[in-house]
Amino acid sequence: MTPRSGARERLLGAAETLFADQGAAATPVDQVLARAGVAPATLYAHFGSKAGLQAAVLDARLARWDAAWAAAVDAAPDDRGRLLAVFDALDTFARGGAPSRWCTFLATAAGAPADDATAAAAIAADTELLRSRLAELAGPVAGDGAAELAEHLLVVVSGTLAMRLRPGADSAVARGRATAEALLP
Amino acid sequence: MTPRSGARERLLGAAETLFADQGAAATPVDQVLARAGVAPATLYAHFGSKAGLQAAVLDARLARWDAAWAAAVDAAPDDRGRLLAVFDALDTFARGGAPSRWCTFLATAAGAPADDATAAAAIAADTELLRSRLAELAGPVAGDGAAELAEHLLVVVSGTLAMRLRPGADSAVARGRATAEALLP
DNA sequence: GTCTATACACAGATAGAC
DNA sequence: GTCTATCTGTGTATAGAC
Repeated sequence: MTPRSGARERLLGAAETLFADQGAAATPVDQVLARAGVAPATLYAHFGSKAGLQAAVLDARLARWDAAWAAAVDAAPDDRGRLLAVFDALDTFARGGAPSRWCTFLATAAGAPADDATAAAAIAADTELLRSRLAELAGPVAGDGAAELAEHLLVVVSGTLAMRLRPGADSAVARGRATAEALLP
Repeated sequence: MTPRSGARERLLGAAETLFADQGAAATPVDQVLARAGVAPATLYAHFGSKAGLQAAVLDARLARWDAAWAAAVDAAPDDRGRLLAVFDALDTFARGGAPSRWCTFLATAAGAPADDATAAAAIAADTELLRSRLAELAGPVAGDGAAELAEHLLVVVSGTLAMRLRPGADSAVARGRATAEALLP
């Protein structure tokens, strides 16, 4: 909340941008340090390791995604719009906050070994947020079928994110939304 | 085709398994060499670099995926089954051929910089295969709506693969198939 | 808390003999 | 074509002064 409070905030900001842009594994610590204007020892004093920094970045990012999605839901005019607002949020999140090529959490899971605890916790938290909020928003739209519809939409949202890795990434969200609409009752 | 023909084949086999399992970026060359029982210079004589080996692995893998999917289509009893056979193939491909955590081609795209030519070519080839064959198989099922249905299924297949990175990976294919079925006319 | 300078490990790739 | 041995760059992390 404090825009320029110190080395810690600058490190988090620099790391979020660079990790999202190039992937955490492909981003050397030196690059984060240079962008933040901070010395190596300062990073290790605050976060202990590169993995610790990465975990802190993921925490911050999930909170921002949560807020951006909630705002998109609030801005929607009706029940159907609220359920589809996740696509509005996908569209605006990259612009408004942190740039990302596809999805920070899936990318973390994809780039880490299957048994990495930090990555597993991050993807689990993201998945739980998606699943629970989609189920909640599906209620007014699908009634008894809400849970099933939410599961389908989780697949479609994940697919929309993955489509950003394929050619035609720019239209991924629009196509994902069209698929979601075809699933609504 | 020849099970044990030489260092080149052993290198390809070892690399395909290890890359699929841990990700290419996270797999040291030394590990491939150890598994293949080959000396470093031999790898570089055949493939020029780690990237060259990676490209050769991707080529081989796309050919095998193509064949596995075609076989699943042939085994299906009717038009609807042929269109959904992609999920059968996803299920069996990992068991029968090369293990993979989610999808070799998406993983390559996710792990490489956005402007990496090798990765872009690999994901483009995979996407083109998916898109064209889904459109072809959708014809008898959806008629005029075949192109649109194929686009939706491409999102769902990509989502199914991405779901393998989330908790509950074991049921990803079953859930993806259910979503696909909900989209069929 | 923050800096400069450096230790330590490992990865990718090559030289040259057989 | 394949081997043994090795070079070189780079990356993470730390020691010790301010």
